[in-house]
Amino acid sequence: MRSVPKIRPGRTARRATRATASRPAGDSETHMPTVREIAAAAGVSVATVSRTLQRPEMVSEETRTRIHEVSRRLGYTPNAIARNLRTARTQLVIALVPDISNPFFSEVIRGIEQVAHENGYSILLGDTQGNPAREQAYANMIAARQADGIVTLTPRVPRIALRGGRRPLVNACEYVKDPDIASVFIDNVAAASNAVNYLLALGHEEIAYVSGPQASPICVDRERGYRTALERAKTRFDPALTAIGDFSIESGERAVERLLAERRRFTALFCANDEMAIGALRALSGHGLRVPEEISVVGFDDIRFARYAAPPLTTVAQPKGELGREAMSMLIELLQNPGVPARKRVLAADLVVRGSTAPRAAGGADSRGGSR
Amino acid sequence: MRSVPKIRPGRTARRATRATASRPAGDSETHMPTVREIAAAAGVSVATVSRTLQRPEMVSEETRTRIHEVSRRLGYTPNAIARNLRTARTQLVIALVPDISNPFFSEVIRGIEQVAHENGYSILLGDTQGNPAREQAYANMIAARQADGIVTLTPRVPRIALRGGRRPLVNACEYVKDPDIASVFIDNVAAASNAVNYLLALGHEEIAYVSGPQASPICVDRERGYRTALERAKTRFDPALTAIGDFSIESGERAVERLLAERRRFTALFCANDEMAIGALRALSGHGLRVPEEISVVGFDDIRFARYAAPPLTTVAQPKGELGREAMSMLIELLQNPGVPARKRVLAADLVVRGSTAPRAAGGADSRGGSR
DNA sequence: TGGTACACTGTAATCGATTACAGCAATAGC
DNA sequence: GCTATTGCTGTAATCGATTACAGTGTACCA
Repeated sequence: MRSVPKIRPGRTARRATRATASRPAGDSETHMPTVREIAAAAGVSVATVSRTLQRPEMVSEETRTRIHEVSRRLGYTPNAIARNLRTARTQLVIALVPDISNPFFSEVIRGIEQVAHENGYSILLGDTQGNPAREQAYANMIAARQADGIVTLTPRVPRIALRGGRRPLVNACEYVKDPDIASVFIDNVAAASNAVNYLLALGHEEIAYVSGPQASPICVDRERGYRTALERAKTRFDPALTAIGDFSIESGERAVERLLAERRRFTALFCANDEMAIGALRALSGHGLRVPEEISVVGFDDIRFARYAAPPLTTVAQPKGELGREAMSMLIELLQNPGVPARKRVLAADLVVRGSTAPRAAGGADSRGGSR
Repeated sequence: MRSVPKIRPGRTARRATRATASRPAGDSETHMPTVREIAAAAGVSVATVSRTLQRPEMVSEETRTRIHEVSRRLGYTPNAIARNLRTARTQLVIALVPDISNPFFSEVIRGIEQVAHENGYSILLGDTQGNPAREQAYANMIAARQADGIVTLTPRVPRIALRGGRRPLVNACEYVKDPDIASVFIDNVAAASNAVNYLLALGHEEIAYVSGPQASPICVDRERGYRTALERAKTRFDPALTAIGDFSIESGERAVERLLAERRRFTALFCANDEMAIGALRALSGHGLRVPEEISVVGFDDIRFARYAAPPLTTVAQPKGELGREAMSMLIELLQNPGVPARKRVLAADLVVRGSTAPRAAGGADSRGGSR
């Protein structure tokens, strides 16, 4: 409680301890000092050095400043690996993504990174390129204690080999049924249904759908939303109006090419993500079909480029940053308190109306009505 | 050399060693087995267990299979932290980027990840959000031995505190003058100059320039390339035709708005990256200026969305994946052989001509000639 | 004056692997 | 038959921190 520390004469004398203390001087260039050497140089024990860094309040101010000074002079940085070994935590978290160059994922990652950073964690990037073996390899790093936890943005959730209730895993974006797995996601059925309702409200009746890979649960959900909306509006669902892509721009382009080649009639197009929608825009304009005058297009995700498409894309805005932040928060909660049950958290996704949608034209244009 | 192992009777008997061997059974659910327990269960020493995993050829086939079997049964995964501490390597490499959601960076990262993975390294993502303090914080992880090396995609190269010649750092994309720092980059002067020459060859004379942040060396180089090309063509360089952005889509849009508001005359526009070019396209079309009929636009980088812009963007294609791969290869070389001198490697960047550029219109349209 | 609490500090065990060194049999070489 | 080599294995030191436990000296209280 006193603010003036007592003077303790015997302490300041530098006394060298034990054998490990000194090193040959010529070595100094390549050498990283350890806690032992700092302790020796400051005339204290390793415990005291460690404590000045971990719990300064336990060390007298005098000793503390001396140790700080010595550390600075010798350029001491505690070895994180040694600390990790002792404390059994790495402050590392794996972010598992199918493809980092997809802007949707990279924005979710940014959210993850943000919360991670605020809490002293770093992100280990696991770009799996859709390869299940690589997903598993990254997951195994948890068992090897190379990382503390994992956030997956992939549809498959890898087995993570950790005994006991511990399962430091959060799934983001993709809904995972297993109640033991924490996840954050949007209601894809409702969001898709919402988007299609909007098209129906604009008077569209033939609404085509460009789906993502069928293996992905979110695609199943979005398709269900699409069908639900049609059914509720008593509009016929025509399987021939669905084309399957793989979420890439090119696949969206090809999907529309296919629909047009088959001479399907539609005045609106709902795409399971923005990149395919952007590909679709290109294919449509390539065939002389004007958007939105002849065909309305709706995407999904609201990536940064969506508003700069021509025309600006109407799309379902996923809260990308929030998905990442929330997922990371949940993971931190799991890490700090392994007992807590896995939570499921649903975030809102709103339709953002831009220039790629318009009321159905009076004449009822369709894909056969192209100007060329 | 014999393929049939001798039978050594005394060996197969399981003999428990020391005290650490067994654990209470009730603990088994939460417990991760260690090398000690595997050794005890297999009736061998820890050295032998470690060797079966690290250098199988040193261990007899009989012992080996036994240990493998025990490991599998008990679900043994070696603790990577302990290994890292002992071997003083983490097999982790930091990738320092200003912004992961920028598609240019994420594609370079993908290249890095690829080579890293092939060589048994993982990537620690350092998204700095342009914050020098965070750059430094990530760099300090090298000193703390949390990572083995670092690839920077940022203009500033952080000090990394490691004694001795060791400097496990490679800079990618941004040219760094310091000859002690390895880097991979394109010749930005030549590439920019090339792009502007192309515009000149199309007959353009008033060529505006949207620059990135002046602090970035690559921007300085691209601007120099722009000026060099103009000078060589005996075309006047007009400082009023340069607008400064920050590489974001929005800043490109604003830059063009500014040029138009100032009623600058230009028939072509060179942008320091694709995102700003995409913003520029939007601003131009917003003012009723047609691209490429009235104004030609050239970007830089060739990100994935460039070819899907409206019109498809003519741009300087950087070899993004190759930049990343080469940078990572150089880093691995540095890590394996700390003695090698830092190399500078220049990759080629080619102009990709798409729909956003055309010969100067006969009438000599300029920004005042807009249709509204 | 003796006892208790408090504020610091030191000793040594520990985390879980890797690996230098040594030991021991069986074989090879002479 | 004696030494050298080879093949396999074990003992124990080591990497560099953290931290439980055990002092030690001073202050405070009765």
